[in-house]
Amino acid sequence: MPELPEVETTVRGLARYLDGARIARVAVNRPDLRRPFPVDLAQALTGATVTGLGRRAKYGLIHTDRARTMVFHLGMSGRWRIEPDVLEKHDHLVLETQAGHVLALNDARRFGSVDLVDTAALDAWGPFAALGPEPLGDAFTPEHLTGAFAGRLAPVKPLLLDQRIVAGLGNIYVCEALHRAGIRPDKPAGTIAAKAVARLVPAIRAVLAESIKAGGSTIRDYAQPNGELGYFAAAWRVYGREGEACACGGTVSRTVQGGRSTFACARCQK
DNA sequence: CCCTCGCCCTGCTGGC
DNA sequence: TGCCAGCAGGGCGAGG
Repeated sequence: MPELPEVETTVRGLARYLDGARIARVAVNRPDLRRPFPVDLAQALTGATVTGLGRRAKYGLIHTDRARTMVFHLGMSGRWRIEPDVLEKHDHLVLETQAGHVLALNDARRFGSVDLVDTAALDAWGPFAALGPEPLGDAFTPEHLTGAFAGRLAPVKPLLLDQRIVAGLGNIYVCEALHRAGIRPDKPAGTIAAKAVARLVPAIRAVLAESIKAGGSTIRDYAQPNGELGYFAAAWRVYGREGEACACGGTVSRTVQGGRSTFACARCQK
């Protein structure tokens, strides 16, 4: 399930094949994912030159010399397959560069999306307009989080999944960051002490940075573009470890918040 | 505005 | 071996 580190890893992998490349051929193998593909997707990309790649929250950005950016979201099962030997089921969009590299966007569960957005107006694009700060950027500070939490009675964990508060966190890294910061996931956000919020910000940054360095996490159907598996999953301290021992001597528990699994240790998260 | 809940979709896993 | 329930979960809309 691609969260920020997996998207970052994907974008970096794609850049090796796409940055500066001319897109020679485009195959659109179905009309939609979560929402319809742009009707002119193939036409807009064919013959275009990629001027750069980037990421915003969990979205990947492929900028072109036609003042438009292809914005993709990997949803839960999306991945780019690089130089596939054969095309597979769910290779919904296939790009071929003039140099002959083939890149296929594969998404079995189809929770992902592909859009074309005017590059100059990216920040105002609907899904981007209300996004909170990048967790690895300068605007993500304890003061920002304290302001976002003020007066909120909702548990902190679902608030950290709210992309308007901070953009790019998903279930895995929220669980891991709260554990590192020693904060229980069901703590009402507005009641968290300033000192704990001050621990949470660097905890979020650290867990993301470490995962990016490791090439992302891997669960089931996620793989890096080059086909290798990210190995950050081995570094999870609570996620997916229900019943296992926490480093503090406690036991990792699994609960459900907002319909999603939460992993935590009641002994060291207060 | 705040908060919770359910839906979208497919494939894998575990229980019987 | 087959069948089926449960689970994974980001984003978004509905409803209280």
